[in-house]
Amino acid sequence: MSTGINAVAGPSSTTSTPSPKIEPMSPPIMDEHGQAVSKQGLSVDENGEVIKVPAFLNKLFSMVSDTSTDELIYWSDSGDSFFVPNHERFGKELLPKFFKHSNFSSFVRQLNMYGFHKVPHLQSGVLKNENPQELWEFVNPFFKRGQQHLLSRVTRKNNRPGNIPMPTAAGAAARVRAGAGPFLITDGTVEGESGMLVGPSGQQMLDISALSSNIAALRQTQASIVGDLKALKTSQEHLWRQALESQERHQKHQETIDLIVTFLERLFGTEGEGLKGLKEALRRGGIGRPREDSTSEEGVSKKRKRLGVDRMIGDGRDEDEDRRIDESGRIVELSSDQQTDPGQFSVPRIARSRSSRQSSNQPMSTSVTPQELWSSASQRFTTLPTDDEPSPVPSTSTEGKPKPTYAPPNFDNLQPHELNSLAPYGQHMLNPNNGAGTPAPYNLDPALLQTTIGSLLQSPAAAQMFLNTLNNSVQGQALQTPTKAATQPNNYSPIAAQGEPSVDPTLALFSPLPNHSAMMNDNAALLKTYEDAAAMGTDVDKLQESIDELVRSMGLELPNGYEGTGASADGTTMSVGNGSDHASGHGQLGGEDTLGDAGFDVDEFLEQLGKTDGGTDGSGVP
Amino acid sequence: MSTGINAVAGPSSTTSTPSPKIEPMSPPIMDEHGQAVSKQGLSVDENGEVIKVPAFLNKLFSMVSDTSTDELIYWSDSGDSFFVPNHERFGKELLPKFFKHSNFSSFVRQLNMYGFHKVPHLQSGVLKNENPQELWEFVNPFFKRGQQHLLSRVTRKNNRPGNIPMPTAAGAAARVRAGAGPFLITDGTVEGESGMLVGPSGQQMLDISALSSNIAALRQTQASIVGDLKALKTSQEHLWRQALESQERHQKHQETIDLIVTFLERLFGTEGEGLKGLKEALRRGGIGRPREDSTSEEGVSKKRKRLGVDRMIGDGRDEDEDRRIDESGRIVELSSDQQTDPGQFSVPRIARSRSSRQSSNQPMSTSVTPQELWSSASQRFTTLPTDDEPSPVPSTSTEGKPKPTYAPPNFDNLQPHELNSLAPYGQHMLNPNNGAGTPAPYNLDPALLQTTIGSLLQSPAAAQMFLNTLNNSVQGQALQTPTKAATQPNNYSPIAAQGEPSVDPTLALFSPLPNHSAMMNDNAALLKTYEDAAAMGTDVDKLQESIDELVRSMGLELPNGYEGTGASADGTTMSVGNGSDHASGHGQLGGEDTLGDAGFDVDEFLEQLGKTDGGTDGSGVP
DNA sequence: ACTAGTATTCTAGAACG
DNA sequence: CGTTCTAGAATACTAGT
Repeated sequence: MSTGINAVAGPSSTTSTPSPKIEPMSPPIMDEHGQAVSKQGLSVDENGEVIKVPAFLNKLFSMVSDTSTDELIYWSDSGDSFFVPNHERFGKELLPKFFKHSNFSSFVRQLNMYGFHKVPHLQSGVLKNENPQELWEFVNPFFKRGQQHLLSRVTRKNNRPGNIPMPTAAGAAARVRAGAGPFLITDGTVEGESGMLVGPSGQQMLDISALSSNIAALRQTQASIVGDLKALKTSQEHLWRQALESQERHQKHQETIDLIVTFLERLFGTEGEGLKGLKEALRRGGIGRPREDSTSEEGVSKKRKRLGVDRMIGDGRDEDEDRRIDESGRIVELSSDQQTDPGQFSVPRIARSRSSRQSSNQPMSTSVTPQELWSSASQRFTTLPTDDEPSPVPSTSTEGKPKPTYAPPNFDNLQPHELNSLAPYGQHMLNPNNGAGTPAPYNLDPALLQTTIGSLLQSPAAAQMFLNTLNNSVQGQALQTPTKAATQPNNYSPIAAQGEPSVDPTLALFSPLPNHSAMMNDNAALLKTYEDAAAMGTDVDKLQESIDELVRSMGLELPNGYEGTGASADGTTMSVGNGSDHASGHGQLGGEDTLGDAGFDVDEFLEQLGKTDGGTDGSGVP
Repeated sequence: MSTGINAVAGPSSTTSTPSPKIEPMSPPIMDEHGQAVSKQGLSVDENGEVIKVPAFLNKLFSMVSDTSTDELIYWSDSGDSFFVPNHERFGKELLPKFFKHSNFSSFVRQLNMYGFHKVPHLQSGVLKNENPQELWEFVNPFFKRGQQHLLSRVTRKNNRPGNIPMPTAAGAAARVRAGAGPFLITDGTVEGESGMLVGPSGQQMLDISALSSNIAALRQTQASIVGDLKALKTSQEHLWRQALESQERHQKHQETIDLIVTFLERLFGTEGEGLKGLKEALRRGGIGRPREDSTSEEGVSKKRKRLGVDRMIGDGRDEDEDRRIDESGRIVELSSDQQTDPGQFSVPRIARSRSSRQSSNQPMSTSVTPQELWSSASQRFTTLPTDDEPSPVPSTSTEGKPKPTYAPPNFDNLQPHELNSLAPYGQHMLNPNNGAGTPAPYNLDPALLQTTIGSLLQSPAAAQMFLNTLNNSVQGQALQTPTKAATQPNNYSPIAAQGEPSVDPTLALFSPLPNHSAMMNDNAALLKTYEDAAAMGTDVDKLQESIDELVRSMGLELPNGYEGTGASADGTTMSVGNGSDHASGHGQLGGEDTLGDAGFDVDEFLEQLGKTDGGTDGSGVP
């Protein structure tokens, strides 16, 4: 043994080719776990036994890990697999440095021999770009970045000379895999060296093998789902937060506008008729902008005749009643738009934390708050709000500061665009022809108006004059400040209704926005999904147990490493033995995102979900 | 048969790729022996019988015979074999013109399938030139230059019909050898030629039962998950939409408010203390905060003195004051939170397009773009945006109207929040000096004013005009209208300005609100999850199959009511008759959608997703 | 040298579309 | 029948003793 061990990393010794770029990575490669990895080509297993790791594996590991060759072969982000972006170049440039050949296919054969599987890549389905973008990815449950010690677990499929050329077991497993999802990893262990699943009949073997690999597949899928859900959860939270903010902001705006209007009213006298128009326009959402807000209008927008606004203004002038109607009408329209929307979002809005009650954390009491929901959802998810895990309830304020959860709107957010968004608007205004350009039915000289206004704006005195005139001209009756005076109109949202001190109803009208129920639904859905996933964990466990029992009862020995399927990437073993069902215990999913997607161990998984990140394997879901 | 015969020579019909160089050789190919070679794809054997020649052979023959491609593939001197001097180029340049792929290995597989053999090349034995000069040569006794008629003699090695179709009981039994391998369990109980572990013990039965019930549980859970995900998806969409709407609305408000403020400023002159107060008050109330970046502001904001207007407002509306201030501080925090936030999940795998070589397509290399993500995620879900399946990027419009989706560039990382601090909003607008700010008092003729106002109040249109003009004046200098503004001729009213698809990509840039990338990620995540679920369906099916096989091979009777052949995942129900414990009782499908709680049909599911591709498994499908 | 595990090459099996 | 991924099989190589 002293002599012969191939240099682990580096061009094969036989190849005289000097390796310009690639240097043996003796230094670089380290066992992260501090496990005994004596030296290249050797590894020490749990029992302290020295195990020879086939040269191929070491070479492969070296190649993949060597960052200088990342152009040709590199680890996946998760570290669970590796990529070969260009097999041709890889074959021609890198292979010969490590092997005696330069055939990619030979390389692949070896990979398969060692239980690696290709991960199918679906070529981005859409455009078939000129460049088919080949990308080979291979995965093996025991081949992970930084886990060199796992290499000893990667076994080569031997052609058991003495063994029956059973095209079964392995084949079966493989076959099964084919059908499974993209990431299924055949258990490298099952068909491992010594203790095969040698059954009394090949058939049994096949079956068991298939079963276990199926289970592995299930686990994998499950893990994947959990990861996805997590991601979903996270983004859901974001959405949530945004919605809340948005709503808040919206409300503020609403209030502001109302405020302004009120102010103006007071300023000009309550009954300024002309003001009505302005007010309306303002309320509409921008003097310059069509109130029609985007959503429903678009189709019509083009042909939108100024009627809408004009008329409104005009109407307002005519009758008071209308005005009211007007306003509410407007609102209605708006909301109706919303309703038109695929349903939901009626208004269950968040009660704005207007009330002082903030005392308790519950921002919005009566109704199920997102937080509540969430927390319930995460129940067993032990410690939820962890450092990296965003608190389920996107409290607006991350800080511990006990603030009213609904942090106020930050208007900062809106800034960036103005330029863009105003663009069309601005143009308008700049366009001299705007007003005049249109066939003006009324006789108002645009130029005149311009001048007038110009003056107006230039001189305080003029302004005063203007105001006075305006005042005189207009004789309206008192106008109530629309704002809070209004009565509670609707409450589609029972939730909101019951809850908080009444929020300005008008506001409610205006903000058909984020509706709680929908969000809650989301969260509920999420929760449920999580539970499901957890339950599935249980299922799998049970299944595993069943199978184990079956195997035992059949008098078969548990194949070596049978249980393995990734069972112990980090040493933990699956305790399949006991007949007990830890069923109830599971079900926590939790908050970590460190789930690796390769060899997936249910127990481990559950643990992780539980909270403690047992995962040493750096394969976190990225 | 009439339909299907592929053109003999020339690119495969399926390949739409025009073949620049290679022209069908219909004319060139002639049977030298004058034998009847009716036409492409057909050949007549000695007995005058018409024989179909597999497309592969014809294509191969064409390729080899075409002298224009001799660079890539050509006949040997003797005409008994052919060479491929450079399989890389051959694969990349020629294969795709004839086949649906460009993998040399697939080509080789076909060759082997048709009985071609590679002729080993001894590489001139001596110098191992830098360039190993690969040279692949294949031979087939019936594949000779000019002897197209011989093609019919080249037979494809078929899967022996009568042979091992299934590794099932029968096959397995047959395969079982008496003197099995090393690990044969000889210790009684088991093994008969029937090869079954017939457990009279009943234990087996139990196990099987447990297995099946477990599987049932799995299925149930799975179905449940799918349902949940669907629900999630739906609500996610809603959220999305709302967020967008909200955003727009918000923006409009913002503009409105700014406009008002500006107006007032001008109206009262910039100096007006009262105005300042108002402004501040307004701002605080939720009007855009001073664009100055929030940060610097907040401290100051506190010490604002409330003056004139402020007070006035206060009168009008009592309550809120304190609160506002309070909150304003918070806002800031909020935004920072966002940034701090663990960001949306990083996306799962997907190869990062690391290599540089990817010369062409890779849009944005290093980082995973949403698009990429999406596309990869959607792998097999070829046609994504379908009727019920919202396009990954939900358009703002609720309607089906095709608007410009946000296909836009990578806003990914562009956290809207971050931008917030920049770009002072409404800076110009608020800037008193902006407009015609110079102190150039006009002379305002009272009469004129009177008239003007009169008109104003008389006509809605006039009012509108007034507003426009006002805006115009206020606005001061021109704001560049970006893109469409220029083209938009009409604009009778500023309102209409928006005209276009309400959603302007530009919005995306600043949208403080819904974070697009996050959403995209959401969707990607969702999609992936769906896939997982689907995969799991497959897994379960396979598992079921395995178990079925096991059961059969064991010669056990199917446990009570155990019928499930996983094979028919679709229609069949998994009626696990036994009173199995559905473990955690979780599994109720939340009365969701159309998913039956029984077996989950992957295909169906996928269809529902809007996808036609029924592929149950993702294995390589271009 | 003999043996056993490994490497490389060529061909075949299976699954799936 | 075609394409893909994986396995079988033959042969060659290498190390250990």
